[in-house]
Amino acid sequence: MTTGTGVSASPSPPADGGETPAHLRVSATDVGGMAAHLRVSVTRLARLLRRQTDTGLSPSQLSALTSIDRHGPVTLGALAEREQVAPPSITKVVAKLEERGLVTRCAGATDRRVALVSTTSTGAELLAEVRQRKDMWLAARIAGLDEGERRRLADALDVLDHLTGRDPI
Amino acid sequence: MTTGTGVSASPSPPADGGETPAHLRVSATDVGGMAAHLRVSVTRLARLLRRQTDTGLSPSQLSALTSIDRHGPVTLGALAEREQVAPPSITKVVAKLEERGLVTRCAGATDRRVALVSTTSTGAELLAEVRQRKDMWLAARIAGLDEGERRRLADALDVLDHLTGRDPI
DNA sequence: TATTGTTATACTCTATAACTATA
DNA sequence: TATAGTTATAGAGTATAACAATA
Repeated sequence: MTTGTGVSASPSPPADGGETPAHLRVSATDVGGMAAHLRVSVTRLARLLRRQTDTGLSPSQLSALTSIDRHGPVTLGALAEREQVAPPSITKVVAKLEERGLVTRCAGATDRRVALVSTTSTGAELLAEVRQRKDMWLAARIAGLDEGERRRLADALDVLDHLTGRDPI
Repeated sequence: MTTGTGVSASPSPPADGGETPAHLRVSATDVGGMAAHLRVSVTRLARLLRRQTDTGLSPSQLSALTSIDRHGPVTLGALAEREQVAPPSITKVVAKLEERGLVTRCAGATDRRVALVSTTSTGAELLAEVRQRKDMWLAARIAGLDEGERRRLADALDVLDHLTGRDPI
């Protein structure tokens, strides 16, 4: 399943706008090499980003809070499934978040067995602050790039989206 | 190493090799926007990469094993510091790794208080397999990109390195 | 006496199993 | 009877404090 792109992309360098220093120009046909390179860079960058914030929440709690914020009022069962965690675990996680005033619960209107969870404004603000802190850290580093590098990064952002969104298999 | 281009690149789109579709060309001067975009992409990609492997090791164990493999024979104290973990924790983590035959310990030659830990060939092979599995997953996705996208990704790889290695502050 | 690592103990997180309440 | 969630209990993982061995 590795294979082949099938593309025998012409390795000859296309005339570009002079943006990419020739000595840094890596082959775009060496898919394996690109994968290894990208893996290292992405893993390191993600780890550095995680270290920029200390919310006082456990990873599970932060992940659940993010999920609750993104997917609106959600039942505990749906949340457990989305977070890939057992029902009793999600009960405790939500209880912790509720204690800290980050989420609220209310009984379902039609089915009173279910509990619907939503973020409070406090919870949403906490998430916004976490994102902002990471963005500021990242922005400072992007600002430290030279213009050519920044241009190349900007041109690759949508590619990273395709990489995660598309399923080529 | 930075080579500053010094180019006060006009924000007007330079004539490129036709690589970047104009409608996707984001401004390279919107550093904040780029930061937010990159944060989301990198976080998602790192999570997907993590999911490609199930080693049977806890995150701490896998991290310690990687560290031991990379930094050669290392003392428990140095390892604890590098992993940002308390001494008793590293004792247990290493004990687990040793049980599974992934690392070995030997007393220090000159100072017999210290315990030097190294990976076994089994441990090194496990790490290689983990990396390979991630690389194959990633390579399949890169192969699914079109040529322009792959070119832009290749041109951005060294930029990601600069982003993590350089400290602009 | 100082340092390296281990053992004793406690707390958090998460899982499975048994239970309660609603449908 | 079936479903949504909770409580009971157990097993990792990691921390601080007290200890053993070596320098």
